[in-house]
Amino acid sequence: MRADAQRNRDQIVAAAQIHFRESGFDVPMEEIARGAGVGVGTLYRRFPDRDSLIWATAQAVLRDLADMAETAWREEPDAWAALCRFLRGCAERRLGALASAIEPRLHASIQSDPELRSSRQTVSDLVERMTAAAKADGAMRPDVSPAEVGLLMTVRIYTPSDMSDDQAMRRVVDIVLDGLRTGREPDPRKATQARSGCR
Amino acid sequence: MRADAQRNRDQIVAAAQIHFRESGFDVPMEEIARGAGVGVGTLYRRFPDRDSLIWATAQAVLRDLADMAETAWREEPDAWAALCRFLRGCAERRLGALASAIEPRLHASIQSDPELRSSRQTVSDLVERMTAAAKADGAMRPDVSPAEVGLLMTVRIYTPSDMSDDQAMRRVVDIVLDGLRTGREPDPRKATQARSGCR
Amino acid sequence: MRADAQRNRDQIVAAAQIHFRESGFDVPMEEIARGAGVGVGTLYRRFPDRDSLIWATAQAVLRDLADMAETAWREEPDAWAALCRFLRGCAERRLGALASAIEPRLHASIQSDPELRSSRQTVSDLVERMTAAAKADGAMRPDVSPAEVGLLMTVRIYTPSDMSDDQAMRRVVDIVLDGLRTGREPDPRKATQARSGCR
Amino acid sequence: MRADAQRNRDQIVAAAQIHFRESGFDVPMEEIARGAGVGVGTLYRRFPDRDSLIWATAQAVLRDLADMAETAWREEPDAWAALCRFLRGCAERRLGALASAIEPRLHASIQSDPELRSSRQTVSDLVERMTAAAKADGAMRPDVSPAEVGLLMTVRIYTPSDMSDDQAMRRVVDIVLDGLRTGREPDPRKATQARSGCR
DNA sequence: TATGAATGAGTTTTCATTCAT
DNA sequence: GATGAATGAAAACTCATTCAT
Repeated sequence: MRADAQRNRDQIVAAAQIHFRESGFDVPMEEIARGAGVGVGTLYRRFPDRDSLIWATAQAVLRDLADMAETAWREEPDAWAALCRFLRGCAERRLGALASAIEPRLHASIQSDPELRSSRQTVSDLVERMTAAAKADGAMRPDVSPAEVGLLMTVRIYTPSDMSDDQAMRRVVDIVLDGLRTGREPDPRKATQARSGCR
Repeated sequence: MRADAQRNRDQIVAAAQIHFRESGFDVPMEEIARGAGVGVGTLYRRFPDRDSLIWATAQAVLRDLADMAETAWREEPDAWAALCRFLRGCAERRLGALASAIEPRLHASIQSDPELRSSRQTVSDLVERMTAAAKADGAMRPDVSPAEVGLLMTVRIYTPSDMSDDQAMRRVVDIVLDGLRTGREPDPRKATQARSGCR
Repeated sequence: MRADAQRNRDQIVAAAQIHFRESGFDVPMEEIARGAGVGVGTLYRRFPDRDSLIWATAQAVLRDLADMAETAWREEPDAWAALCRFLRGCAERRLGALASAIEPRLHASIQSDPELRSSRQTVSDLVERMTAAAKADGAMRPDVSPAEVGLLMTVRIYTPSDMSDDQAMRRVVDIVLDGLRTGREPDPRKATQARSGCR
Repeated sequence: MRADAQRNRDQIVAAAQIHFRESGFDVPMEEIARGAGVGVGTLYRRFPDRDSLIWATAQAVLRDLADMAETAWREEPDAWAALCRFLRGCAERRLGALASAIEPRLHASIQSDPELRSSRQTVSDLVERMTAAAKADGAMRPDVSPAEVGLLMTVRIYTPSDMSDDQAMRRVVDIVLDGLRTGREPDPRKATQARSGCR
């Protein structure tokens, strides 16, 4: 039954991630439970209160984020491309919404949790490395600090209903990335993918 | 006695704006009433339910936003400068937070309210005008649409506790504005105001 | 409406006293509210949680107990008679049940609350005075300390269903009082009232 | 494997006795199971519901009580001494707490269970015999009925935290026993054991 | 057979909204 | 008109009991 339990736990965290994103961190626990296909009791067995569930969600997201940063750094041909991929990944994950929601609730424990600490460290190390390398390559403006890149990781926008949230985020991140680059193509072609082609 | 009533109303809207910003749109009505120095009963006399209070808040903010846009357009020496001032004003007002919170609740009525409609129209007209003029002036990249500027109006970030929220927002908007500009200074000097100096 | 509210508050405390006595300190809050003829919300407005209601009950009981002790001391012809009346009053109020229930929950705050402190002081002063005087009169055994009388204040028993709880308590207290007296009637007549005639 | 099962059962009843005494009869089943070193499932295999566990606890206590009464009657030199020992034994076992808790829950079945019936019978027979003999010996007041002794079996008190529960109970029982005796030493010496020395 | 995971009914608690004063 | 008390529906949370492993 260990296998079952683990599967349930995973489903709960997955459902929580979805519901938190869709309906905010105040969604009824029962809805999350329903989304995970379990009873409330099961949810509460694993996560004694709402905060601990938010916590688990945050861990999952941060872990995933750290992975993503490492992959980007490893796979992309240069630092600037890695940074682009990383910031787009942050946007896709709606990092800003998560961070804003978590901070006021879990302030105290955020610093102390070793798991979280480690993921954060990984991420901030890589941001620093990517930033430095991209500047050294001459691809990125030298007057933007890693702390500022940290801010950009959490950019959010309001998406009007006649647009897809993902698409809107992508456009905004592209503009932001353009704000970070040094050169500017002599003839910037129209369109998202053109503008954000990282090299 | 009419004066009293009006003063109450204004205090309530002011308190609501503060509380909505600080604690989200789910803050207990009683807290808002306390913040306004009135009883809940009085609050409900003016605003029959939470939505109508959010509504009033939105109107106030939008009206203020439209004023701000007009002033920028009127007072700034060129379109690009006006656009900069306008987007910075949006950021200062945390427009993104307001919009995100209002939309899901008031979706239906948002289109129909004439007051809101008018402010929205003013704003979007001015955005279009500023964008077109800035492009014509050669100050702004031609491949960014007014709709994209609309997205940028609602940019939000998560501010870590070791930084002022206002300062962080300013930095991010500066980077965004840099993403919108055509030329890039050959030697961008360090510092926020230098980078984003609108001219 | 202050009058209404006060009446409601009193009714709630009264209902709580009854329900706590009848069904223990775990009775559903809703039942207490129903007993008081109010909604749960009203109950929670006055008493934010169960403990604060228990607390209020304890205050009421202790205040009443202090009054009772003072009345006994003032009205009875001698100290022994006052002590008898006092201990019977404690038994009638089921002081033991109350004390046992309150202690584990409210341990911390019990010492600090000034209201409670004052009633306790009144009671323990009077117990000491009654004990000393009754011994001086030769009515009470000299080898029983005030602290031991304090224990006797909280005597409880289990009453089988074929007997009235009050009657059973009275019999037991009579026996206890006999254990405290010095002399013994040469010819103790049968029956409760005979045995416990205080002089 | 039968031995295992029996050991489990015994551990559960033992743990139940402890937890019921410490935390009342509402203590979570899981806690009892943990105290017994088994899973809840095992507990429920032996005792289909909470009542049946209370039941088993009651049986164990009553059996033990009957043994104790018989031993006292057999070993003590006279009836009064036996009664003293018996009532002290009841106090030590906190019979009052057990009885109060069991009665409201198991009312219906209490009369019918043959095992319980038999222990009860043994006890009440012995109480009657001890009472009659002690009166005949002139050691006990003739105006106290066996039913009243039955009440005294369940005496409980609230023990303030600066005193041992056992010690407090002993003092109270001593006073009660003094209330039952005929003669009174002309010069009652101080101290618990002196006062209650049964002979 | 032992285990502990899952379930869901029952309680507690909160708060938007109504209403008596 | 203002006030804050009352209400009750909704959400959080607990735990007895069942059941899959």
